[in-house]
Amino acid sequence: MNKITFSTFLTSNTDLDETMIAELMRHCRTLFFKKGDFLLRQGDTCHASFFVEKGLVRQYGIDNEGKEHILQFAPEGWIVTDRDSLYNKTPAAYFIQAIEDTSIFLIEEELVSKLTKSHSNFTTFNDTLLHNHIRQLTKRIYQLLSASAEDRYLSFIKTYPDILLRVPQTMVASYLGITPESLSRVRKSLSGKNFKK
Amino acid sequence: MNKITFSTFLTSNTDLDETMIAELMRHCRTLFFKKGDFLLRQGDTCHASFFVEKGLVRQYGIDNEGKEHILQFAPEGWIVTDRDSLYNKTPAAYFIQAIEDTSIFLIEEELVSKLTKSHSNFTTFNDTLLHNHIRQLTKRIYQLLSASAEDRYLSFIKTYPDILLRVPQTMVASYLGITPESLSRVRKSLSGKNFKK
DNA sequence: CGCCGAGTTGAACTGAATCAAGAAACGTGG
DNA sequence: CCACGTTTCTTGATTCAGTTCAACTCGGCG
Repeated sequence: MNKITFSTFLTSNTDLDETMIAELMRHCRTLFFKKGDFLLRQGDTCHASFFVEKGLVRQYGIDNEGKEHILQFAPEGWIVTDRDSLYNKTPAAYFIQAIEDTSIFLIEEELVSKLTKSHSNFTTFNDTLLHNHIRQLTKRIYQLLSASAEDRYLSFIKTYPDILLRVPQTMVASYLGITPESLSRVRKSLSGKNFKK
Repeated sequence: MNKITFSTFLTSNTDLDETMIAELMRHCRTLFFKKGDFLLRQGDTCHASFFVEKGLVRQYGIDNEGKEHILQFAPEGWIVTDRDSLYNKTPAAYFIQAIEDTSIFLIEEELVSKLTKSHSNFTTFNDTLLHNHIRQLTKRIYQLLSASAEDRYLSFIKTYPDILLRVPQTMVASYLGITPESLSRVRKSLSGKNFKK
């Protein structure tokens, strides 16, 4: 997967002007994380948003039996952060971790709130991010309520075909809310169905 | 449950000033819905946010087997809307319905976007709403991924003790993602456990 | 080569769904 | 205020999707 710079992303996905984008660039920096490194740990307070330029990141929690549950994946061109921790300055409930070598464009929250106050364009941009996030979360809840493991897997393939190929099946299972064994069986059963056609 | 006016709500939960609040009041109106009435139907485009002054409302979808799945309840003092439909002016994917006789303070989106442009206080207020929503949705996803039906029910009781007493168990079950029969059994099993203590 | 983690497969088990029937609660009209 | 039908809740018997635990396979990598 190719690198996507934040400035390219902004140019093609928002109507922020050149000056605004240049201003942003000037105050931010790119960080590199090795596979397995943490961008944010549970308990830490989150101070920034993470734009994934290259690589792949996941947000997940660990329950009291030690099991991991993945809330979301963020590949190139996605922004990931702990909104609750960021906005309310509370300790994060979840981890954010690189699952490939990853380059992150770091957007400090302090900068965001400054720009939000002075530039209405930027406010709109931020608003859009929040709304997209809400749409995505709502859809996911609806799926968890209404669809079987197989349906959720099919929907995952369709929505994130690239991610499927880049992460171990264990993680896909964790995202879907099933065990790795179950996912393996779902896949087997589906491959059978395809042959019959 | 007592009536909560939007202006009281704003006074005690935001730092919007009197003038701002009065301005808002002047451009909005209160609507009354009978139990069973729809505030928004699937397929309609949503143009407003609904502040519940009195009564109780639910947002839900119907799957292709005709089953209902409740995304959220909104009792007095809550705001409910279809953010996706509202923001992107697309047809709503879910219904919003009164499940008690309900009085709704209607906040047109047109007004919100006007105020957002002119008053930074109001922008902040709106931003807070979005962040609260995201926090709530994220927590729900994590629970659906990690907790058993019993745990989810216990958490529901704790978080929404009032709602539990106001809606039929069928709807609680639908919110939790289980059947009414299962919920009945969970409750029975829990009452057994309490006696043993 | 040999190890090691990821994926697969099998067998037994379990939480929850389904189907069906009965009991309780509820509201509406007479 | 009672009688009725309707909805809600409970209970039982059965089925099923998904879990658990354990053993085995496979492909990559030191």
